Amino acid sequence: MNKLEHNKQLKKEALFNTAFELFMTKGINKTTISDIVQKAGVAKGTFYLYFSDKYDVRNKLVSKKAGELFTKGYKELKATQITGTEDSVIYIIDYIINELQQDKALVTFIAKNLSWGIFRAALNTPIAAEENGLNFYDSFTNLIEENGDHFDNPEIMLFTIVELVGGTCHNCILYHEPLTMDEYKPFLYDTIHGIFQQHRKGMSSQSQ
Amino acid sequence: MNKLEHNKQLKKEALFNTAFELFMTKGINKTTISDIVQKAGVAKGTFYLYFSDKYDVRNKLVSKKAGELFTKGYKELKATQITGTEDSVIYIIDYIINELQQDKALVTFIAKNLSWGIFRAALNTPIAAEENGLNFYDSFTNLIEENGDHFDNPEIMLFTIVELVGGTCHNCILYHEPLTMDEYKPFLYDTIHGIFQQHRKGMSSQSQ
Amino acid sequence: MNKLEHNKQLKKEALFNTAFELFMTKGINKTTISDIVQKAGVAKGTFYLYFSDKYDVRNKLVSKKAGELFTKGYKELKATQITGTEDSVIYIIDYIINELQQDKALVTFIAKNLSWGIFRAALNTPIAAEENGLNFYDSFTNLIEENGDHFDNPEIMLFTIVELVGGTCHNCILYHEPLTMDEYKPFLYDTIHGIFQQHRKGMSSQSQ
Amino acid sequence: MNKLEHNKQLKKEALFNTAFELFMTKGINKTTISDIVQKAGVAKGTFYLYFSDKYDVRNKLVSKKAGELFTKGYKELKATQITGTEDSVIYIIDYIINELQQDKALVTFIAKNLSWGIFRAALNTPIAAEENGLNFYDSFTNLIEENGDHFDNPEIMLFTIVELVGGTCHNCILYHEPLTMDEYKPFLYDTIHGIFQQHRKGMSSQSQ
DNA sequence: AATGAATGAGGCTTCATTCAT
DNA sequence: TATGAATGAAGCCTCATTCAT
Repeated sequence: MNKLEHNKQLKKEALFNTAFELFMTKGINKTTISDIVQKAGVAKGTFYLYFSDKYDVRNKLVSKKAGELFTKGYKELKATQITGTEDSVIYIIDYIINELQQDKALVTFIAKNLSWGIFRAALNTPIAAEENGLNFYDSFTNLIEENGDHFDNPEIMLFTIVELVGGTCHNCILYHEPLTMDEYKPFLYDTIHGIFQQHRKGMSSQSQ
Repeated sequence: MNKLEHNKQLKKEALFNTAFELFMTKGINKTTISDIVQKAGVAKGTFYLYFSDKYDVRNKLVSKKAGELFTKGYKELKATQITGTEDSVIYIIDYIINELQQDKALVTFIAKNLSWGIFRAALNTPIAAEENGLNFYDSFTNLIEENGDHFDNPEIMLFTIVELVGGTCHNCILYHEPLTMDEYKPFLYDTIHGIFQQHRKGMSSQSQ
Repeated sequence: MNKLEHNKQLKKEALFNTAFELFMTKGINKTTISDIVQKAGVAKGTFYLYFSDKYDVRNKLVSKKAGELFTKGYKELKATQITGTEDSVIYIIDYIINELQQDKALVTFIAKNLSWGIFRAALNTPIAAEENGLNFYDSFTNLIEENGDHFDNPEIMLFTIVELVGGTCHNCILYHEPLTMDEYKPFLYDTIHGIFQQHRKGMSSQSQ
Repeated sequence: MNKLEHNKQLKKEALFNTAFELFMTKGINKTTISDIVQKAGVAKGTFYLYFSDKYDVRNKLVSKKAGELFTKGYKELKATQITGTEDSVIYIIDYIINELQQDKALVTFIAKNLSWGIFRAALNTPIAAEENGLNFYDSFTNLIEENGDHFDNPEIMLFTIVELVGGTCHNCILYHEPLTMDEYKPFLYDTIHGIFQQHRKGMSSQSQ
């Protein structure tokens, strides 16, 4: 029973991981369900016991992978002495960018499939078991409070930053256009500082 | 002769326009070449006389449509009294956003397929015949000069703005997440002003 | 289980036989995979479960059909009193020629697609289940030994005979050119006797 | 006019030669009419002014190429001191085999498409302009007479030799199966001598 | 729960042939 | 004569999905 339950989980995991691997190497469009089950070593029908189709797998993967990046970045941050909301956020961003630079396929995968909706789901994913179900968004809020900061619209600020980072990184990492990621970083972080400034000043007064 | 050449052009146009229409309504993945030729009223083989496959059509369309948006925005700007680099740029962005709000399919189409590479091609497309081959990037440079402005890295500034606008609009227009486009606009334009400031101050000193 | 496996075999057989029938009547070039599956009463995809393309079927068929001819000829021989290597070989050849005269399509099919490589594969095919896996080439060797014959290069002799018979029969049976099969037979068999003589004398001495 | 006529001939020649080149390199099945006209530098419609389809070109080519081989072999023979029917025939065969060994594509092309019918047409082609329209078959007959030889059925003898050589060479040159061409030559020529013997003795008595 | 043989709709692409110029 | 754009039938092959075991 336990073993059975365990076996079930194993198959699902195998499908999940194999799908990710193939999505990374061949792209989603060119990855077939046959490819996935064959590489995972399960029967075709089994796929349909766990997923409805390959886009189902994709969505779950995007969310998971984006969440993992944040989790890792957050853990790294905690291992440093860094304080201050801006520095912390930039530290995490920098960490994620460095990770992505080493995995171009992941950039495409996330960039092409990450909507703010899925993204927010990722932000709400518990960061790690040992953190008592703390998620990234909560920790972001904590960070602000700990540092005595105040932003009128922290979510909008985050949204702005995330979209800016996402779009620019995609181009710089994949195409080195208009400049390489390393060349662009100083400009990017400067722009992010500017966005923090903007939201500290309080946009709410003029937003209506 | 002339007639023959003209007829050829007509067929190509028909395919081009029909493909766009179908990409908008059904999406690229679900649009087949059969769909395109049938709706365009030409034979299947004719498609292959002008395009290598549907992705070929897509790339040409993305570039063309993005270029058209800028051209239209630029023309509208010229019909106003607006001066000043920032105001002009924001006017064009606002114009484009308004256009896109009325054509959600176009948002998806452009957002999913626009890399900075294709984008720059669009920027280099002549704005309009009557403007003597002036393209958007030139006119942007002119604008800066006319207003006695100076930016150390105008292209990087533009890149930053374009990616920011692209990513945020995509979410706001399509998903109203985390807020609607109209709600987000003030924040967006404020951020853009910030980016102008940043580049006016001169980032080049710290960019190495 | 058994039933499943059996069903699988049935489908494959159906495809195999149908393909042969169509190759015979329409020729390979004009036989389409659609034709085959339709006539065999299976789905198109099923074809690809068992064969990679129609040339795959062809190769397997040529080998099989050539093997069958030899097997039948050999069995007929065993039912006679004939002894002697030459007489036995000529008996089998005569039997095969008579068969082929009644199936011109088979002549074309085999003649156009039979290389010595495929042919040798056919010769190595077990003649019949009840013969304990004896194949034609073995039985040819046995025949020689039983009759106390000796040939320095039996394989080369066989090769020469087979190519001679193949080429001449093809023309005589299909085109009656330069004479009919029946007219040519005496010449052919005389030539074959000559080839036996040649190899009995021992060519190996002069072959270098 | 003359020029026009000449131009016409040029186009036809271009198509003819280009087709041959492509048949050799890509095979007939994979050579399209588009390929031919494109490489020949003429319009598609022009092809149909001179040939009915690609098989029309093929037949004309096979006959021409086979004829050329004989013509060249015959000319070479004339440049030697060789006399005697057998030696002469074997000289020509040896010459042709050597030529074919250097052009494997030509082996396939001729072997797959040469029926005795087309072949005889080739044999009847005038050997060379300067020989007063003498063709190979005539010269073969002359050869026999000059040497005071007598064969009851010279055509059948030639047929037997041609088919034997054709089939065996095909395998030996292309697949080196069951041995290489050079290894097989002594056996082949010995067999040919045997065939001459057979027909010298007079088969006619037993052929009815 | 797991299998994997079978399905067949539907996509892509090629290419011989025509015909108006 | 020569052209080459246009045709559209026809072939190949894939692959998501089902279902009997």
